[in-house]
Amino acid sequence: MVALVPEEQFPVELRFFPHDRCDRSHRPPPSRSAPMHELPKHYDHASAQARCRSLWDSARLWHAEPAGPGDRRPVFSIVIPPPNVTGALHLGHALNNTLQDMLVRTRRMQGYLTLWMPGTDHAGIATQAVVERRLLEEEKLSRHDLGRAKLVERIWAWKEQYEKRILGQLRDMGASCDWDRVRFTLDDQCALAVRTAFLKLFREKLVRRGKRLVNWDTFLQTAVSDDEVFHEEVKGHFWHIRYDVVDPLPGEPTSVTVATTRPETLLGDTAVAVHPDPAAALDEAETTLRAKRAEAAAKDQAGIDRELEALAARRVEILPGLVKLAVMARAGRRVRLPLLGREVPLVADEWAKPELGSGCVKITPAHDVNDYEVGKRRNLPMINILLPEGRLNAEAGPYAGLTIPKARTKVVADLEAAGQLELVEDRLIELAHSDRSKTPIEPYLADQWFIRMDELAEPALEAVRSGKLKIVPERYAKSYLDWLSEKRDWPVSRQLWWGHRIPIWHVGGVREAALAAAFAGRTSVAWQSDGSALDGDGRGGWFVCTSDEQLGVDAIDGQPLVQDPDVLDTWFSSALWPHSTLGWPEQTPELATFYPGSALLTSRDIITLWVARMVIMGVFDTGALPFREVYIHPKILDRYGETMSKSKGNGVDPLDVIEALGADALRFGMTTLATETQDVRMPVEFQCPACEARIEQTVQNRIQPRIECPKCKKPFKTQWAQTEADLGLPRGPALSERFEAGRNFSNKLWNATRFVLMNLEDFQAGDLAGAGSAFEALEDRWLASRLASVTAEVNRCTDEYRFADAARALYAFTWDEFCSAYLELCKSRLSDPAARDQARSMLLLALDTILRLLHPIMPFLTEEIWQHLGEVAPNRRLPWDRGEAPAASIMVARWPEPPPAWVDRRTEEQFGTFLAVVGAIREIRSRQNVPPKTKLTVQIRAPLATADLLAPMRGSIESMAGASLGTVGPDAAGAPGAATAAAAGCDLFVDLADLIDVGAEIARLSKENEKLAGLIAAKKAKLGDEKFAARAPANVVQKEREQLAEMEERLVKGTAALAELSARKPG
RNA sequence: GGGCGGCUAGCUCAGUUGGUUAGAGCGCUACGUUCACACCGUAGAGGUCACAGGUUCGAAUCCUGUGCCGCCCA
Repeated sequence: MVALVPEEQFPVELRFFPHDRCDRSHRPPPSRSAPMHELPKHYDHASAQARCRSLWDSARLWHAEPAGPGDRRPVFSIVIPPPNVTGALHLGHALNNTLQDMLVRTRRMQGYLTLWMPGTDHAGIATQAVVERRLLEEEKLSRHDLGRAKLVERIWAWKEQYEKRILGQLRDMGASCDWDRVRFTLDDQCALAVRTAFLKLFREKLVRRGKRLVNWDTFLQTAVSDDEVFHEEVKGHFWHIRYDVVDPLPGEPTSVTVATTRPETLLGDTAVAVHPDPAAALDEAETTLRAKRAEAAAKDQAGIDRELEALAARRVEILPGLVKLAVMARAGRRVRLPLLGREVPLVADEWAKPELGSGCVKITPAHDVNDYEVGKRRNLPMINILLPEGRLNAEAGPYAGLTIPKARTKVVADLEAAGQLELVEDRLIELAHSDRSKTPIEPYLADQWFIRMDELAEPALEAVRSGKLKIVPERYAKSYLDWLSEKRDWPVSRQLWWGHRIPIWHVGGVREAALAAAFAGRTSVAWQSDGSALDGDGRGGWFVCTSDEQLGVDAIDGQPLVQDPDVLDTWFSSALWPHSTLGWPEQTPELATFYPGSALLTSRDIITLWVARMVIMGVFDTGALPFREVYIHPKILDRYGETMSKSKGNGVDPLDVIEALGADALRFGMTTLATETQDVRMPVEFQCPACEARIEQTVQNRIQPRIECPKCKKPFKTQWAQTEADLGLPRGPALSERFEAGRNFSNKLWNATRFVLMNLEDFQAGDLAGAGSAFEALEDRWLASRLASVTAEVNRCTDEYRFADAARALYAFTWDEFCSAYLELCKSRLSDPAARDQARSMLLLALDTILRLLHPIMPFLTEEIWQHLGEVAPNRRLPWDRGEAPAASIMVARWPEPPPAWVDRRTEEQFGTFLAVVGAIREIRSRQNVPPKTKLTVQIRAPLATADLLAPMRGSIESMAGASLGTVGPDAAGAPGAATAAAAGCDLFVDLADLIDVGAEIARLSKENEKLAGLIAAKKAKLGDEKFAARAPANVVQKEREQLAEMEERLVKGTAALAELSARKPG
């Protein structure tokens, strides 16, 4: 192992996350004593990964210190989107972190002072729900049985376990985060930032208290956010209930009927609504329907006609009553609630739809989103009938204490008995369920803390509008701007125990002077009235906020201070992540150097939840944007277009890929996936553990506990295995063929290295291409030119977040140009003593450069090879190394900077001609089924200029095409009936004498001539079109003419060849 | 209901400002284990660029509409 630094300076110790995956132990790094030319035929990713990790870790090459005085390096700094400690990392994380690491490694090699801040997120409800569920399953305990402190303790234990696992996974992927700076959104440093930011908001009157309808999970007893709710159709009923009108006048309806799927909510009704102008509403509904009918397909018209008829019937049957009710509503009339006998007003509101049901609707503002809006518009009382655990409260009168299902049964029975129930319909109902507990959601009115967004959103909007903050791809800026422009207040209370406790205490019946006295001299405390009126003595209720961990005062004037039981929305601490991780509110050197960050890489589903809020809070806390650019990468879906998830069983575990194919294969696959599109599909396959056969993952087999391999007939288990019999089977990992290209590519480069190293024995490398005139051979000039072009291309792609393009460019260059062309050409040069050293030096230059360019994508493979190069050619000097020895680790090697003068268009063109000629000879061989070992004799008719170009490549053509060249020049000609091919303006003749399959050759030529004739006809038509000649740019017309001439010439030759062949054909 | 994206070879995806005889990887077919690599080499087959209109000398590319799939917000 290469010693990078004295051991005493950076003690080698596995201080980070020893591998926690007991089922997949990594082999210890074997010693590197074997001679270089005896490298194994396959790249061994497992041992290389172990070796590289310990090399990087022992020298802490990923670590960044704030800039010292005189440090003029540009800074590149990003924060990881902290993964949830809920569970292990999935493929989406693998993509996200691969791309970040690629950027970070590139910038580090380019000489930036580079920091990648790692860490994890406490993920509020998600984590608490997971731990609570386990508690219930394993110990049959609820969180209330355990109590707040004990539950939180359990969750911390969970966090420790998963944080370790997650960070271990990141390291397995090769992420070069600064592992000395790992943060957690709930650690002390982040907590201080959260309290400080909250106090600042509180002081600036940006925190307010208010009611809000929340999605209440009665099982977990917490509000859940909208994105933690899923909708599912369930069988239910539609109950039609009669409410009697209080003191009806003659001619007035004596009752109204309302329908509901939740009859127990009538206990919380505070009104019945009717449309203010039912006739107009019906007219509008009819207009809409007629418009729809006019555009509808014939098959849909009948259905619309039926709806129109029903509407017409309503005008007769229901409208008169509704019109009267609307008048009564305006007169302030009332109806009587069944069962409770409470009188509630009849109100006029557009929410009541005359075209639906009875045209009237009951209003339960505290338990329905739409009714809540009506309640706010009509100033209705809001009666909460629910206790947090899902039982009815005292407002429900005789039903108090019942659970919702029981209350529903009893309410229905009582309505029936009272004769108020008119009709019960069966119906499928879209019911909201909590994603966490899978139980139905109850809309529930609760006191919440909100953050006012109107002022806060403005700078965040401006940043994107003005271009100071760039979002890539640009289209995502729209959803960011749309969402922020609404400036909806942010509800930050969560009725959870796991999270940052809201730093607000409440105290009642206290004078402000008493508060001022109690907190005299404390700058970290602020208070404001709770909104209640002061009594005669100036006493009232107050909210007190502090950034200190505790308020430190139990009572004021004998009145106790009570802390808000809720915690903050997880996104609140996430919003501070870019600056809290660097030490804010302290003005640390880290903050000074690394904030604002350079970029943020994340996926689109959290643009609003997270990105927008980071911008808001970053600006609010520090006055500066948290980053300059946001790159949004695609989402990975399975072959059916579904998002991958463990609960569906359609995911791919990145560790499976790492184990089977290597971390570099995973990373290469991920990088080629990162195009500008919004989703990418990844077909998933199981791999049979016995025979390694691949079994396509389908909707059916992905939920089976065991699968039988169709090839070897042996069964294997999946993630669903439960029974002992299944659990005993070997596991079949889920992989995807999309990672194989990366594995194959690793091996290709590995073997190219073997070839180079084999030939490097006793080679004194020294300055490679340092003199400038070193590239004498055409292929050397060509390769140098390509190296320069490819480097420029990779740089461009990296700057523009075109990750896939960068990976593709490197893949194509390495495989097709370096391996297939250059390496092959070198084979003959290496046995020529005169050319040998030049070839070796060029091979070394190219391989070294490829390694560096590829390192950010495939760090392990390139490091492993780098170390081998370091042993065989420690004295090599690349032009951009400025005379220094190559770095001890490629991770900190200098990024290639080939001089632009290396780019040589003419040479690339010339080389292209050469490759085309080789290709044409191979084509003849292939279509004539000439065995590879049989030498072909080839005549090439070429213009003088081309012949001159080809002259130095004569030997190369012969060796690469397995041919011997005859005449090359304008006068070359083939024997009658020779096989022919055209390439790069040359005609090739291969006289195969009796070898030739004349019939096959005739068939091929006929087909090709036919195709040519077609193309020529099309071209002629185009050129004959006067409009084309007149309006197309001259260069385009010129190009078309040239193409036509070239095709015609080819056709003439082809026709002649065909005639000759036909004459030769026996019979 | 509003917004965004996708539809190109059997599969997964590229395709810059319109100038194309539409590309890659995998898969498929044929041939091949000469000495870096069968996780390989050489060659080949395979496409009405979802559909319908329009703009243009010229459209996979620009515009309008339709269909299907997906996501986000209500």
